[in-house]
Amino acid sequence: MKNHVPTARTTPDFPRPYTTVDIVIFTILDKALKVLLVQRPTHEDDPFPGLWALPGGFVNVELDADLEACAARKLREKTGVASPYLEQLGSWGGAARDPRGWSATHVYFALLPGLDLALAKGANAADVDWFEVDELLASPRLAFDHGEILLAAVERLRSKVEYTSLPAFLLAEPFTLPQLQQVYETVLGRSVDKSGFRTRMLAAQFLQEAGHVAGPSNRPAMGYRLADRSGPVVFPRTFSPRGH
Amino acid sequence: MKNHVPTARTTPDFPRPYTTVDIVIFTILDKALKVLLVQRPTHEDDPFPGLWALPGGFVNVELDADLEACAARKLREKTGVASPYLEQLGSWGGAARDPRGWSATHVYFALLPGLDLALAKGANAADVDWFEVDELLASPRLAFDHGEILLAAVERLRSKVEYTSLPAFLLAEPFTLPQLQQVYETVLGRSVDKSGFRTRMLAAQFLQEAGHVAGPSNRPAMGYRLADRSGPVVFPRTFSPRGH
DNA sequence: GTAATAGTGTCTCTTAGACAGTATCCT
DNA sequence: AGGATACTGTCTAAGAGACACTATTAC
Repeated sequence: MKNHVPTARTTPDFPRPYTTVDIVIFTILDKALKVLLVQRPTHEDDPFPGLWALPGGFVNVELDADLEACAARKLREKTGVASPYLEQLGSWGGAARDPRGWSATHVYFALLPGLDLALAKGANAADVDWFEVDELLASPRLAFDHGEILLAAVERLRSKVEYTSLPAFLLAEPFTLPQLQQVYETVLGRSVDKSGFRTRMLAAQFLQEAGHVAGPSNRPAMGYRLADRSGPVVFPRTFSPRGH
Repeated sequence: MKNHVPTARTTPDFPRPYTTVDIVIFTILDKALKVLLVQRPTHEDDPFPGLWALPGGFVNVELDADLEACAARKLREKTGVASPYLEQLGSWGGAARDPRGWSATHVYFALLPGLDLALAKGANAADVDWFEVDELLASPRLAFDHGEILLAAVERLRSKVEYTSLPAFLLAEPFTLPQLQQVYETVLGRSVDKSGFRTRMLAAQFLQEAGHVAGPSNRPAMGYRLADRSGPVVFPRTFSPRGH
C-alpha cells in the first residue's frame, strides 16, 4: 500500500540509515583486561568531539564484501593484526544514538595476544590507546552508545570464559598452563584451583604440546598450542566454587 | 583523506547499504518445532519471486525508534502477538545477499506459545504459513540467505535449550512440567529422564505454582507460570545422557 | 642447600542419571 | 477395578573442589 510506483519494488526509496561496523578489541596487558579505543576528532562539527570511542566506521560498499570483511579490515588498519579471534557481538541501531541521524552499527569483538601491543601502537597514531576495562566500566564516558556496547562485550567475554577455552586466544603461542590460568583469573576476577584447572583444560582436548618453554619462573613448563584456532571449545560444565 | 568537503564530516556521503530487520519466529505445533515464513511477491521485478522467506523488511526511519522496536512492529504485523520472547540473533550483511545491492539485515528470533496459532493465521493472509524446521533444514529453498540465517537460529535455540529455561516461552501459561518436558524433548530431538528433569526445573527457581490443571492426561498436574518473563534462567550444567 | 614455580595424588561431598516405586485421577 | 499419567525415592558412580604433596629448575 506504500508502493505507488513499480520501481519502488526493485530499488526501494526508503530513507536509509547509516551502516557502520565497530570492534571491541580485547587484550591482556599488565595482568589486566584492556580494550582499544580511538579518540574522536576534535573538530566541532563531528559528533562527540574529543571523546574516546570504539574503533570502527562506515561500511565501505566498494571495499567490503560483507560485514565480517569490513570488521577485519578495520581491525587490520588499527592494529596491523591480520587474523585474531573475531566474533560477532550484535548490533545496535536507532534514531538517537548518532546525532547525524538514524544509524545501525554491527559490532564485533576480537581477542589479541598481549604481545602484539608494541605492534599495535607502532602501527598507528597517538589517538589510539589501550584502556583498562574495569576503569572504563566504573566511569564510562565514551562516544555514542559505546559504553553500553562495551558493557555487553565484557559481559559476553566474562560469561564465555566460564565455560569455554576463549582465553587461550588472548595468549601468544606457545603458552603454558600457568599462563593460561593467569588469564582466566584476570578475566574472571577471581582465583581458580590449579589442579582442577589443569584437569579441565587437558580433558577438553584443545591443546597440543609444543615442547618445554622457559617462562618467568624457575622451572620450565610445558608449552602448548591450540589444536584448532577457528574457535573455542565448550566445556560441559561451568567454572564454579562449589555449586554455581 | 577521502573527505574533501567539510560537510562530509557532519553528514557522510558514503553510499548507504539497505538496512532491514528479519525475524525467525518459532513455535511448537503438532509436537514439532515450526517457523513462520512469508511468500515473496510473484512480481518478476522482485528478488526471489514466489520463494518463501523470513518475515521482515526495511527499517522505517520514521516509525522505528530502534532495531528492537522495528522487530517488535514486524512481529505484531505478521502474528498479532505483542510481547513474546524476543532476542537478537545477529546480523548478516554483504554485497551479494540481495540482488538490489549491498544490504545488511538485523535478525531477531522470537518464541511463541503454540496456542496463538489460530490468531496468527487469522491475522494475516494466505502468503504466511508455518513450516516444520527439520524439513526446511533438510532441503532449504529460501529467499536471500535466509536458509543460512534459519540454520543459525535453530542452532542457537537448540544450544540454549541444553542449559536454559528457554522452552518455557514456547508454552502458554499455565503449563505443566510434563508439557514442558515434552517441549524440551521436541526441540532437543531426544527423550530426557523425568525425575532428573523435574529436579532440575524446580531447583532453578523460575517456576511459580498456579494451581492444578487438567491436561490431556487422567491425573491433573500442577500448573506453573514463569516467575520472570524477561528472560530465561541459565542452568549450571548442560543436559546430557551420562557425560557430555 | 633454599626458594620458587610446575605438576600430581588423594579425599570428600555433591549431584546427575537411571530406574523402580507410589499417588491420584478418569472411565 | 484397571489403566494411565503425575510425581517421588533410592542407588550408584562420576567428577568437581580443596589441599597436601612431589618434581624440577635457578641461584
